[in-house]
Amino acid sequence: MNRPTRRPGGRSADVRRRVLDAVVAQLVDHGYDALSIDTVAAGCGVHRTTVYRRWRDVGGLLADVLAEAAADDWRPPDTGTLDGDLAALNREVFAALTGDPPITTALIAASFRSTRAAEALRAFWADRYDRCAVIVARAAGRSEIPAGTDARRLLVAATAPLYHELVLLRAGPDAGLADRTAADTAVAARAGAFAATVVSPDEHHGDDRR
Amino acid sequence: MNRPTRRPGGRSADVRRRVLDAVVAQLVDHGYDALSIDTVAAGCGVHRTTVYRRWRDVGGLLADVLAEAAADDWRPPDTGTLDGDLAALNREVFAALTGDPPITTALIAASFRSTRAAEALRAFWADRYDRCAVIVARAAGRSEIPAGTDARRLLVAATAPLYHELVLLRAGPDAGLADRTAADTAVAARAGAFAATVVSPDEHHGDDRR
DNA sequence: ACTCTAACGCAACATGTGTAGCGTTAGAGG
DNA sequence: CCTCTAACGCTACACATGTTGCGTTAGAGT
Repeated sequence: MNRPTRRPGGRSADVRRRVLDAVVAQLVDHGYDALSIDTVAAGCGVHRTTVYRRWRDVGGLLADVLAEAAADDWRPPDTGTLDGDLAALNREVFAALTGDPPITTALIAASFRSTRAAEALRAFWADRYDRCAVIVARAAGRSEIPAGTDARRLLVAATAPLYHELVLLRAGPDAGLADRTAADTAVAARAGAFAATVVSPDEHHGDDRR
Repeated sequence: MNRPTRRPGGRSADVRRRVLDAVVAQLVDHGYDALSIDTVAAGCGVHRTTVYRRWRDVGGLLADVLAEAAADDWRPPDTGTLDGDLAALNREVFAALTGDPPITTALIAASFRSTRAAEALRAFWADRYDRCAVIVARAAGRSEIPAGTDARRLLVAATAPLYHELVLLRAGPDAGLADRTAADTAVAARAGAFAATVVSPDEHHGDDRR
């Protein structure tokens, strides 16, 4: 993600730590609107030009923060039922999207200004959805849903309404939203929705970007 | 939406027309990134200061454009079946989100920079979803789906995956996406998802924010 | 036709954002 | 310990963005 540091020793690493910490601190304390290269640099004693050179813009900073956040050991919830798993997952998404300070929303906003932030966020979500595929596999293993159910399609159906309502439609946070959407999706899956169209036994996620 | 013009006559109206036309022209010709107060003003012979005073920022300009666009006579498709209506609707959404120039995406991006654009977009979508409620009503009238199906919830379920995949996840435009999502949603609705829950006013699960 | 003033045009200013040149410093490699 | 240079700090600049004060103009009201 970040430019390969040819000299990763003490100083450069220290600068990176201080800058990224300052980004999060700034985000938490003063919100996204107050986030700029200058405020971050001033907030951690690193010079403006250094930050500009290494991260280029605010999107670059958030992309780096996101790249760090993506390398965690998060695993999807395992409650024993599809309904339970989706509901628990959706509650996490809901919490992230309505949390204060709105870090997730800030990252989404940044992704519209910086292609680097956009790519980092895309990669982050791709990884998360891949990890969540086991939820669908487990449900199929328990014969809750038909075999051959398209995991990604089901997971997007379960989570997309949350993003849509909270981020794009900007509806007020409705406490039941996460659970309702999860339940609707589970009903759909049991009724045979999200059936993978037969292409070939070994599915490859061919992702052509325009 | 826009500030009430105390003097709506010839000159002010003419300025507004020229500015809004220039916004669309700029958007079509050079894309969203090239859209700024200065380029718009220069592109239509109106002075910078005038545009700044009346619209404040780019978000204000797009909000005004959007307010005009919302006052049209658009009606949701009527194909005779729920599947057909949702598929036709989703194809429209798909076309809007993948269209070039990416006007819709530009408006969404602007909504993260300007509260006025955000509010205009929210109002626009609220109106569109209201108009689409007849799709659900017709389906219920034909007994395709249970009476008491929550129209908005169904419509969001049908369209949200498109916005999620194309706008947030930035997946490549998949030709079958619109139809598949519409079909999945129709299956869900027939299976009894989106049932409006009769909820007592004081039933809220404490939303857990971390 | 006359008046009054909202809205406009203009110049000058203030600030925010990003870049370029150049000397300095610290850490990687011997 | 010594050298070499990537990365840093600093100054100065270039440009974009947004504001202020003031004179001018056109159209709404009578």
